[in-house]
Amino acid sequence: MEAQNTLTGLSETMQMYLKTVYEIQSRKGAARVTDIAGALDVKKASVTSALRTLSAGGYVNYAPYDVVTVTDSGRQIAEDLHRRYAVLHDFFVNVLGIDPETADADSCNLEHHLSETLYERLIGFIEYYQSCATSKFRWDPAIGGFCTDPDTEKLEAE
Amino acid sequence: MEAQNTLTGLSETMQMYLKTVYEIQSRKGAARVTDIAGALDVKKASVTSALRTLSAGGYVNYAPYDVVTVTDSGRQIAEDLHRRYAVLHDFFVNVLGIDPETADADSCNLEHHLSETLYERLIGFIEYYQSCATSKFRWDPAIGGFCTDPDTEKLEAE
DNA sequence: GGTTTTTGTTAGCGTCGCCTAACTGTATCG
DNA sequence: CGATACAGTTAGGCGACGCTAACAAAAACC
Repeated sequence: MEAQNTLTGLSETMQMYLKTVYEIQSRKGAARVTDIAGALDVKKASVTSALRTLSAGGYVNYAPYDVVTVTDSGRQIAEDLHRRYAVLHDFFVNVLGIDPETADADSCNLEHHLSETLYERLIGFIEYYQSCATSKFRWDPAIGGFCTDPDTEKLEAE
Repeated sequence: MEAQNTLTGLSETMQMYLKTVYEIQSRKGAARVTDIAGALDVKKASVTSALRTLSAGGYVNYAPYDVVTVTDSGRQIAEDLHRRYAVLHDFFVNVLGIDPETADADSCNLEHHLSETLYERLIGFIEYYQSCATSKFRWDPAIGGFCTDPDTEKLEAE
């Protein structure tokens, strides 16, 4: 019933498990069931069954009672998800001026649903935005609106 | 198991059903099971059960073998979804220059997952973008990148 | 090294949302 | 009005994911 994303036949749920394994592995070499359960706020039994699914698809290296790592193909997907996340987060924080926690939650929710086109276009937009000195405008919390060049704006605010 | 959105305890799936009823109703007064099934590309039996759920929650007026309309509370949610959709679509098409069909698909997928903050910030951004004559930059298909002021850009392109 | 604590698994169940197949209700048309 | 078509419902099944409870393995501690 779950819709699946561009690059993968993985459900959004499985994508989350995979990304979580990847992140924990990046931090500490390998993931344990308990870590994953904690990160995703699910019970350990749920993790076990998810790992079996991911393992069957060749996305993680998993054997009962052993630690978990991502396979090459799993890593590719996880990194792709991570890139999507990063692009969204970057956009939300640095262009829209959203606080990092909210941006994190939103990015996490949205990363699974971007078309290739939208993804690429967002990257282009951010690149342009960051390289373009003249038209920097961003959210100013003091004003509660967007304004051009927050630095000059601050001066005008006095 | 489905995550639910800000304003409603409705699953994403139920949100889609509700929005569909609303849209059909807007177009032709009321929705029939067949219309809804066609619009969402599901079987009629699935529609019946979804309608029972929505009806139980007080979101649609539904009686077996009769046409369907949204209730007041259903309308509020549907309109809210529609606004989110519209904001996203607007942004995708008019700022990012994405083609309307892709933008439609993306908006449809994303509309259920926006935080209040992100939603409002996007509105603010678009408003600013549209009211701000100086810093208009958008995707130019001819170039394959973003550029400032597409009209002057076109002249330079010759 | 045996006991206790922690970690992980299994089995079984509930919910959601989809499906098919078979049936009922409604409407249309001679 | 009866036959036929179409619309809608019911019943039952399935897959994905979550949970609890009970058990097994591993690790840690005296």
